[in-house]
Amino acid sequence: MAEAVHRLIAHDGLDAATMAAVAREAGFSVGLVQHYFKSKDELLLFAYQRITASLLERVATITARGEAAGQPIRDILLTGLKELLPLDAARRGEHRVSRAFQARAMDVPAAAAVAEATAAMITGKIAQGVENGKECGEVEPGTDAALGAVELTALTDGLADRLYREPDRSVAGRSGAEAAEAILADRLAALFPGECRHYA
Amino acid sequence: MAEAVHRLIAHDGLDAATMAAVAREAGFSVGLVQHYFKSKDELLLFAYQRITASLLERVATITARGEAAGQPIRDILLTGLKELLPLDAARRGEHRVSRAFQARAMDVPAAAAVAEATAAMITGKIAQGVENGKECGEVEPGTDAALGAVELTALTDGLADRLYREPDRSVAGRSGAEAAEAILADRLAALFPGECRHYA
DNA sequence: GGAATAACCATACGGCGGTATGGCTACGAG
DNA sequence: CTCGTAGCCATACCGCCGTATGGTTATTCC
Repeated sequence: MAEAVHRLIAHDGLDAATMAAVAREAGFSVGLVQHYFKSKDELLLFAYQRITASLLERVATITARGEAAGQPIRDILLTGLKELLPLDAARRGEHRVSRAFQARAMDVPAAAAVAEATAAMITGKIAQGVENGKECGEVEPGTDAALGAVELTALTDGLADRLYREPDRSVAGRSGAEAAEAILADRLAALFPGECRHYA
Repeated sequence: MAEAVHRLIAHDGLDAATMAAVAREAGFSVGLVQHYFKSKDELLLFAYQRITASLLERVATITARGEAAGQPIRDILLTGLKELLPLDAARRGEHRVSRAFQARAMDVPAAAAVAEATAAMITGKIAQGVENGKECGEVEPGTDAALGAVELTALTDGLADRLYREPDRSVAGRSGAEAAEAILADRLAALFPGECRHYA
């Protein structure tokens, strides 16, 4: 059902996610949807939680793979952040859903809590990466991890918005996607100027 | 009327901006609203345009003042970008309205056009500032103005979101607002490392 | 086996939102 | 003067949406 919600929002916006539409899309009756969710709010909140959870999980898998391969933290973070950009149809849909819920979060406290928790999760992971970078030598000791993490998440968020809005607008010769990646890579390089001692 | 729409959205979200509510808030009858706007879409689009226009105008005024005072471009841009952050109640309301419409822009092409034009305006102004900075010596000649402008707008956007979401979350000892300003100032300082020749 | 609980459905209901309709005043142009 | 147009209003209409209701079929547990 949550997937039906996802599909509907990704395709026609939040307003298209009506009870009847969700039931139809999922192949169930309206009554069944009601059987599992007391109210529409509950359904939407559940769907939101599921979607963000699956996003976070996907990123976690990717970063875990990077760690296992012994990549520099800088590269792992870049891959993880790039995953958050709407670079293909699936992620464009995801971005649309995510933004729809973030807008909704401005009116619905429960949704705001999910949004906040998700954001905290991401910045937390990044800050952890920076701290780890200090220990292994990729990051200068004096670097403020929390501040850097906030900057990176904000930057990624903003780039994602722009990429969604104008996927084909090129910047300085580069495609939009390339420009976004270049900007992220540049900032990460600035934040992680060193090499990890373990592979020196 | 557009102001009524603004107030309603800022206070209770986009869904609260119904024809009846707008009429009531503006002190008119529903019929009058219909008299001026053929449809609700038209009303909302008009309100969106007005709101973004007034925002851009406000920023233009501020930057013009900075120019008149002979401030370095770096400082002018910082002031301008800070104006885009939801740092007080009024701007929090504005941000809410703006985000509501941006979400709507994902479904309504006309709204998307407004959003795109606004974004283009802002990045354009910043890119212009960077170019000017090259001429006056604040910016290194090799700097890519377009890329820097995209980065700054994306960063500001993301910081605005975060600031709205968690206005009281402090970062590394700083308040959220201070952290956002510090991040912006830092990036601007990196992009505009030099001093303007005219005041050397 | 049978009762209780869960899965599942069709449909009715009440409300509300956007739009349509018809009418009333005022006023400036011809 | 009067006619047309703009400003303005109350209300009716219709459709849609969330939810409530009452029921039927499975499943599970004593």
